[in-house]
Amino acid sequence: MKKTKDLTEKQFLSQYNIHDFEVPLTTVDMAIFALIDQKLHVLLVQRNDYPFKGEWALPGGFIDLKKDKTINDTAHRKLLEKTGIHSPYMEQVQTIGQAKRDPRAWSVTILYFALIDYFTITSKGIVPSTEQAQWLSLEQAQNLSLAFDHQQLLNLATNRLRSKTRYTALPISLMPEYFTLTELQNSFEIILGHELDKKAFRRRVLDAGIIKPTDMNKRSGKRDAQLFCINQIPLDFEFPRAI
Amino acid sequence: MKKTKDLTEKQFLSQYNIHDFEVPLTTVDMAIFALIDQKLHVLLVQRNDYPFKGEWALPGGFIDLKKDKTINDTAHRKLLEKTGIHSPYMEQVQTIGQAKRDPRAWSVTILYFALIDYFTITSKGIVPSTEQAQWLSLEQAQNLSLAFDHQQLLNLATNRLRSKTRYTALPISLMPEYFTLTELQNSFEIILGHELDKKAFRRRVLDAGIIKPTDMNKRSGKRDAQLFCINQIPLDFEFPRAI
DNA sequence: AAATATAGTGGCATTGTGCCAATATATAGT
DNA sequence: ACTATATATTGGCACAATGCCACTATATTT
Repeated sequence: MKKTKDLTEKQFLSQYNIHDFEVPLTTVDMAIFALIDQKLHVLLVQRNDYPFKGEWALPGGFIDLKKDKTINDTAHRKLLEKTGIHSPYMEQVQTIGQAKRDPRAWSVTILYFALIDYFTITSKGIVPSTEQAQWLSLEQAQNLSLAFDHQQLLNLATNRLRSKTRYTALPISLMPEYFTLTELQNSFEIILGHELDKKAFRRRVLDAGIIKPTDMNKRSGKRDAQLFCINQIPLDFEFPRAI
Repeated sequence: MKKTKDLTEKQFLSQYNIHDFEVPLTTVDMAIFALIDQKLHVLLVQRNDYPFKGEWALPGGFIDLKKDKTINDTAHRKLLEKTGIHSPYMEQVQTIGQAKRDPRAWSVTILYFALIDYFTITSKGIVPSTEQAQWLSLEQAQNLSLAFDHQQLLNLATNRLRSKTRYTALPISLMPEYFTLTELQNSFEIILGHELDKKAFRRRVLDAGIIKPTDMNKRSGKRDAQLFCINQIPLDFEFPRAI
């Protein structure tokens, strides 16, 4: 390659070959969360190929330079492949790049997490994939030995979810279309790992206007409970104080 | 490349060539902030090479697969090259990956921001670099046309800084070793873009225990002011409420 | 009709911040 | 030395959001 100072930009670009330099592998990995049986679950796959063939891992893979215009596209594509869901709540967590995290090469992965309502995908039926995908409770997943550094990635995603649950309305994305306040509070409690005061919780979410009441009730054995649904709120909504 | 199912992991790895797949370019870019003359400044460089030769850009560049063990190493290396500082406050902001952000190829950049005290580097003297580096006020920088999508990156970094200044003690990293409470409040005000109440600010930072008093005073023309210094605080410290 | 379980509310305490004014201490001018 | 002035520092109450806990309401079960 000639010295760039002797070239025009056009000449430079025509001669540029990215293989002239060593570049890292770049992937996208996802922690997809859902609530199943009153527990936080995460979707894992069993790897079809080396490295870590047969081991459990977060779903993910390479950016498809043809199909994907952005890395968000990559993340959405992966999510669609595994769950059949187009537009869940999704957020970039962090990017990990290390020389030795992948035995093949210097490797960078962009970690996302997504929150979905489990029943919207069971009603659609999970789209089958080449890899065996399975929902595992967070507890189970954390006691497994995951591929690559995915144990660490899962922890990063879980911590982000727990942390933001303290001052945002994130868990709403794990709820079905209609839900009761007790059910919503339950979701917060499951994620946070401790109980919340009923009165304070209701005041908080109702005063914030993040959900709106419907005229429907849910009969659940004992006294009926009013059903609520999500209100249109800004994506960056935050409560004035953390729980 | 053979089907992996016929190979052992060792055979697979020995045959694996990352050039068999198209991979994106991967870079690290940095927004390095400092306070100069009561204004927030950012360090920009003039690019030596195509693309965008001669234009202003955030400092950054490719991961050096030989030197860098992690992308944080890459970020630290870039910062050291430009400022001579080893361990400032530094934080990953976001990763942007788009097909067209770089005319050469599909490109991913991991954006960091760093906060430094301007006088610690002027006292050391900025290490000269191959590229022309210069401190510009944020206002100046935002009125320039920056290379690539660096205008957007700068905005992302600035927004993160402003946002976290509302509920963390980030601006402390912009202060010299010893400082007065008024000086610290000033830094917060400059970043936030509006004035704060003196009493409330002092109560907030003192009750939080993020700084500690010294027995030294600063004489500044009128009444002396007590000097404070940074206290050891957890990296993830947050105030219970935002300003 | 009473027991029970779950839904939903009343009301005060506590905490952290907003607001504004008062007090304290250095310098500068006379 | 005395006063004006600017900046540092503190006092004190209002306000907003949450913690706490007991109380009321309504459905099912017995």
